[in-house]
Amino acid sequence: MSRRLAGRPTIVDVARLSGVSKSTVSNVIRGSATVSPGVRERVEAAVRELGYRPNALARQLVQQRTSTIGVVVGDLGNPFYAELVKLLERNADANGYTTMIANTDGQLEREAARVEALLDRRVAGLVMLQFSGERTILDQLVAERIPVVVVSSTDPRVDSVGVDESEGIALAVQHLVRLGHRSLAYATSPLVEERTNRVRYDSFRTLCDELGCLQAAPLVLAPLVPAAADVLVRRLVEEGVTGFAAANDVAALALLESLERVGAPVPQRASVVGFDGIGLTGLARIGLTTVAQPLEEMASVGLRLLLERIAGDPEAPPRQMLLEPRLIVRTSTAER
Amino acid sequence: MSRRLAGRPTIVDVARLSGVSKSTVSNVIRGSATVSPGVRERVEAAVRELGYRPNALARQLVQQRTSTIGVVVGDLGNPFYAELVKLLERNADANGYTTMIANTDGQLEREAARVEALLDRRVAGLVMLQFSGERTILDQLVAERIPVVVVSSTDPRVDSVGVDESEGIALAVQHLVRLGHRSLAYATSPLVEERTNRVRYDSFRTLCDELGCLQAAPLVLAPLVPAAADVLVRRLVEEGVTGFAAANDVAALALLESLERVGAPVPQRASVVGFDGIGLTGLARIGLTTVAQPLEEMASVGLRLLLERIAGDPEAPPRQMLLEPRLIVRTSTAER
DNA sequence: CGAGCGCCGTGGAACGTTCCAGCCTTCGGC
DNA sequence: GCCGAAGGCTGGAACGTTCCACGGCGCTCG
Repeated sequence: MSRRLAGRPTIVDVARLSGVSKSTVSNVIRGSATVSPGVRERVEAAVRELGYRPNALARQLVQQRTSTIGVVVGDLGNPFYAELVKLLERNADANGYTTMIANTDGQLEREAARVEALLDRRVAGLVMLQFSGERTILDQLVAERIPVVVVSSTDPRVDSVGVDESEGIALAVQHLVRLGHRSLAYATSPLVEERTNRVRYDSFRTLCDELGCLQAAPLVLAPLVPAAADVLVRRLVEEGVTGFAAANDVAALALLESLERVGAPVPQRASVVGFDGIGLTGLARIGLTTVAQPLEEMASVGLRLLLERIAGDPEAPPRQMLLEPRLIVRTSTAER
Repeated sequence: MSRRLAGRPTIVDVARLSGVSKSTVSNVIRGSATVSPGVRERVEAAVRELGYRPNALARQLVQQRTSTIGVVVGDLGNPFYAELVKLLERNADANGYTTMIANTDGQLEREAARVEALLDRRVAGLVMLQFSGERTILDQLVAERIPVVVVSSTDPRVDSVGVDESEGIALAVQHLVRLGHRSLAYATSPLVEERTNRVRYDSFRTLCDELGCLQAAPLVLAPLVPAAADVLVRRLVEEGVTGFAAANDVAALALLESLERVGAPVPQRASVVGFDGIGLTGLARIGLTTVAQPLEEMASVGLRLLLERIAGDPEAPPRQMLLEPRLIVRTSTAER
């Protein structure tokens, strides 16, 4: 009885063709157990002849585990995250895992829905790169005992690897102060993840107080609305602000543009420090001084944490890894 | 007999708790068939109580199809592709599909291995964004009847959507010629996909001949080796080349840097036109004149082609969609 | 020469769904 | 009052693997 509807060949077809049981074919394919050279050869020949390809779905179903890792990212359009995803994917691949990407555009509902889809597919674990709101989703994941690692940020509830935010902001602010800037402002954008933004802003404020700097109201740059930004930026410049610490490089770039439009060229009239260390900020024409995060290390440590969590005790206390940020001084900052 | 090893609850657990058969639970979950309101309610309550989550693996196994789309990309670090992936993911999600990303770093072996992994997982279809070598992999995919769409390039063997390359190069070259540049060079980098590069370069040559331009040897910019690039660039400048058409924006950016390092500021001494239309080339400090590809349209058309292929006749003749490129004139080009 | 042990290989249960065929009620129509 | 149909629900086969327990066979060693 041939019930095959011209679909792909299965392990049974291979078994039939090579005259062995499907168990033996399975053994050959997995390279495990003991199988005599002759049989192995016959099976492999049959595999080639039929163009057999193991069905990972069936395998994962019976094994009760998958080799898929979900990556949830807020904005793949941000080169920092794109690069991070790329590195994570490379690390995952090196460990036999495949990544599923979910881009959320920073929207809570999309995020929840995308995570659901990933969990339905029984991903072995989840990498959260940047997400929205109050992170309530993490509680749910922890409750469900899903291995999760937060990368490029930290969270006490789960394994995470990020940069020492206060230290990073300190590098930026101290650099500005040393250059003689006394009136500073913090610039961010709605695309910056909420918690990260809060931590960075808090550090900024504390530091300004400590160092006795004047501190302007925080600047929120709506992306794609340069005119609106210009109004705010102009006001700050008129108030005498000369040093800007941005929440991330993308915001810093927008700020740079705006400053020059309102007649405060960088670095002559204003200095700007970014955060993240996107590659292209190093272009001579941009020359953004920035606090760089160790991307490669973050990706490899993050994936390692996740894999260890997957293999190990789900109840083990979460680990937080703090890496050192590094200030890259370029031409967007100068003496006042 | 409770053989459950504290794993996730299954449809059987839900059935037991709500006192119906697993078939009924299945009906409730899929929202299909006729289920009385009372039973539906009971089942839904049980689902909530147990925290039941359908297993997509099992479903896909029995249904013989998945809702996963594989995306193969050469370099996620290139913002053009990152953006494209993001848009593709958004389109896929809107159609109930999840994307699996495979980044190949442009390496043939990695590409083959990653595609294998995707096929083992029985992806419903594949989006090829940028890939290496002679594309032999396409023949294999076609032979296996895997739905494939090539995006941002074209290939007669499969559905594809790209930009009219000759037209794009023509826009660039004509723009340069109109500005008075008569001695032109084509600049590329090893990261540019081979076929794309060849098509663009061929168009460039043909056009130069037609328009009677002097044409220098093609310039290949190794990334991360600025010194080596500078030598080549300096030579071209000394030969009198003033107009440069780049294979893509990333190469154009590298070229811009190099030109200024060797004392040929852009646009005073040299003009550069890019290709792709990466967002950040629009920064005032960069101001790269470039041939923009319609990203959004490419992503939506590409995904539509793929979904239609998945749903439709696998043997239907492949369709090629050619979109119109658009020249964005900025400040990297000027009269000679 | 026989017991026992590797070595190879096999059958079958299990993984968690979907979906088809069929069963029992109930109800309407004639 | 009976027949047929429709509605609501169920059992079981199937999807393509893995892996465990077991069986036969030949060899070694006492």
